[in-house]
Order: sequence, then C-alpha cells, then structure tokens
Amino acid sequence: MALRHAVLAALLDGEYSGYQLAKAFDIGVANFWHALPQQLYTELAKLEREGLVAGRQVIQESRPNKRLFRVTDAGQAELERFAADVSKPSFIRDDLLVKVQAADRIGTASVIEQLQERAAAADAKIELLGELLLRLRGDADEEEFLRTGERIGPYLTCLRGLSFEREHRQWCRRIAAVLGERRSSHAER
Amino acid sequence: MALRHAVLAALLDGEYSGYQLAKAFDIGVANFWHALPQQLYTELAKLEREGLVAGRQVIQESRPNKRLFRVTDAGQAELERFAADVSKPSFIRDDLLVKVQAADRIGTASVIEQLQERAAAADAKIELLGELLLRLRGDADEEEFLRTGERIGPYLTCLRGLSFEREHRQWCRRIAAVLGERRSSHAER
DNA sequence: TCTCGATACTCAATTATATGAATAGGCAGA
DNA sequence: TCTGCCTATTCATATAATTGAGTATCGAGA
Repeated sequence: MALRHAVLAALLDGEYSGYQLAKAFDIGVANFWHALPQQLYTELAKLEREGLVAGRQVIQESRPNKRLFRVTDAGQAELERFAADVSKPSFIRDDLLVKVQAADRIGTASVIEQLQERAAAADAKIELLGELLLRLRGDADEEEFLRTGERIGPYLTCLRGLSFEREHRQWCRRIAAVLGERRSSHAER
Repeated sequence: MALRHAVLAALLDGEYSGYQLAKAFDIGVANFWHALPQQLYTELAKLEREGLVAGRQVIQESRPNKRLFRVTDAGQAELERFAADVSKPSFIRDDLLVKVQAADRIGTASVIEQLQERAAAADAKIELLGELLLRLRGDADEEEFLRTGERIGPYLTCLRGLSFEREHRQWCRRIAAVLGERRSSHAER
C-alpha cells in the first residue's frame, strides 16, 4: 500500500515516464523504496485511474513514444494525508543475514565470498550516491544547502542511503574477516 | 521464498514453538527477517510437511498445549544449499523515508514528530540489543568471543541490527533538526 | 549484415505478505 | 467479580511483489 506513495514522492521532482521511474527506482529512489518496472507501470496506471497522477503522451521519432506523468493536486493531497498517518516500522530483510545467522552451523566459504561481493557492491553504490549528493547540492556546502536549498527531500533520503551502505559495507568486511579467521585457525570444515 | 530459511536459521538454536518464534521474530531475529505470527505458523506447517523440521507436542497444564519444532538433517542440508546460492541485494523499504522524500512539498510538522518517535523507538531497540549481545557473549569480551565462541551467528546478526538502529537513530535526529530549523527560520506553512 | 543493448511498455501467473477475525483457558490487578 | 493481557494457535481473505515471457524500433559496433 506504500508503493503508490513512493511513486508520488518520486514524481514530485518533475515528469517521468514509467521507464525513467524504473531507472530511478534502481538508484536514487531505491534509498527509500524498491520496485521492479512492471510494478511501476501497474501502479502508474492505477494512480492515473484514480486521478492522483496525470499522464501525457510524448511522440518520439527515433525511439518508442512514451507517457510522462506528473502529480495532480489530488495526488499532492493524498501524499499530505499519507504523511500524517503513522508509519510502520522499518525492517531489515536480507538473505545474506539469514546465512550469517546460520554461519557456524553450515559451510562458511560461500558466505564469506558473498559478504565480500556485497561489500564491493556497497563500494559502487557509495560512490554513486556521493556523486548524486554533489549534483543535488550544487556548489553549496551541505550545511548551507540543507538550511536554504529549496528541494532537500531527495538529498535527505540519499543521506540515509549513504549511511546505510557505509554501515553495511563495514559490517560485511568485518564479518568476512571474523569468519575467515575462524576457518583458518580451527580448521573446521 | 526466504522466510523458510529464516525460520530454519532461527531454529538452529534449539526447539521453539510457533509462538516463541513469533516473539523472537519481534526482537532478536528481526535483525535479519521480519514476519507476523500467522506467517510463521503457516511456514512451520509447510516445513514439517516437507520434512525440514520436526515437531513434537508438549502437553501443558496451566496453559494451552504447544508444539516444539527442531531442524531435521534434511532441513540442515536445505540451509546448506541455500547458503550457497546467490543472495538478492538488500533494500530499504520505509514509509517514513517516503515521507521525508516529499518533506519540502508537504507539511513537515507530522513528519518531524514521526522522526522523533522513530529515534526514541531506536533508543529502546539499541538498549535491548545491547543486553542481548551481552547475554550471548557471556563473560568474554567481543574480540575473544568472536574468535572462540562456538555459536556466533546470532551475535553477528545482532551486531548488524545494532549498527542499523544506531545509524537510523542518528539520521532521524539530524533530519528532524534540519526540518525543524527550516520551519522556524523561514516560517513556511 | 547481424547481433546486441537501450528505450518503452504490457500481460499473465505465481508467490509472499499483511489484515482481520476467532477460539479458549489461566492469571493478575482494579 | 469483571476486565484485560498472556499463552497458543487456526482460518480466510486481501494486497503486494516477484517471475517470466513477449512486442517493437533504433543505433552502435563486430
């Protein structure tokens, strides 16, 4: 029930097509919600039926036509309403954590490998987010931008994403090291 | 498809009833997965049908009877198999982040309030996890426990939970401050 | 020229999660 | 004694998310 609001929030920054939204939901926007393209198209169609977003066709020559969407006044009001009611707590849900939970009862080689891959993926994401933050705040420094910038929402969620990725990376590296040392020291499995 | 593995991993530490598991999934275990009681009962029934866990009835006098479950050899093997295949990336999905993304286009009063509630909830969770970690490692210090402890999986996932909650708390407080200052300074809305 | 990736979207089917309501006895506090 | 919470579980329904397949055109590079 919250994807609709994530889409509305993402559309606040301008007009996007389903395809562009899908891209955004794979990088920046993924800091607060994640969704596959199919879901987004479905959700946009629903939102349009309900009058919360409005779409317009854009005819293109050298590539398929597309439909750009923007938030309507009703959509804005819906977001406003949504912001007022209680949020459900946020949970971690992660396959890799499940594997670590079981770590000393199963073979750890593959888990260690996956921890390292995750750390590397986090590296890439951290760099990406760093660039995104820079682009969002322009010349201003962070402090000043947050005080006076006119659109700080996306910046704030990126900050969360960045801190999440940093912590995740650090944890992955540490756990990989811990499990690795245990493997080599008491030569189990 | 991963709840089953989360349940198996949680059951590695002994026998639990559905009810006890549900409790665990509300605190410690929630560091790697979250689920409602109904889901757990359903999952346990499925796992039992497939022979991955075994249940036994325990008759009680002063309260309802219960069924305790343990992981079978087949269950262990299934976990082993699961640990080997690729994990899907972990995503944040959080109502409150959606609200922050929209923050400067909607009224912020309620969002600020929710950020503060979240921070307070994180405080409580942090304390809880701190105690849990202490209980898990006993007298040893962390370094030593991680080197020589015989069951470190749950400890490692708790560490992740702790770091997640700490970062979350810090972010909530900072964002609440930023939004609060903007409200008071340019008296918008 | 042929393949491959990017743009742009749709449809169907399945699986996973969440919501809501019920049952039922014991025990603690007002 | 009445109220409500804790233990312990089940059933049904609804919503959300994932998986898989498919369509069609353009432009770049082998």
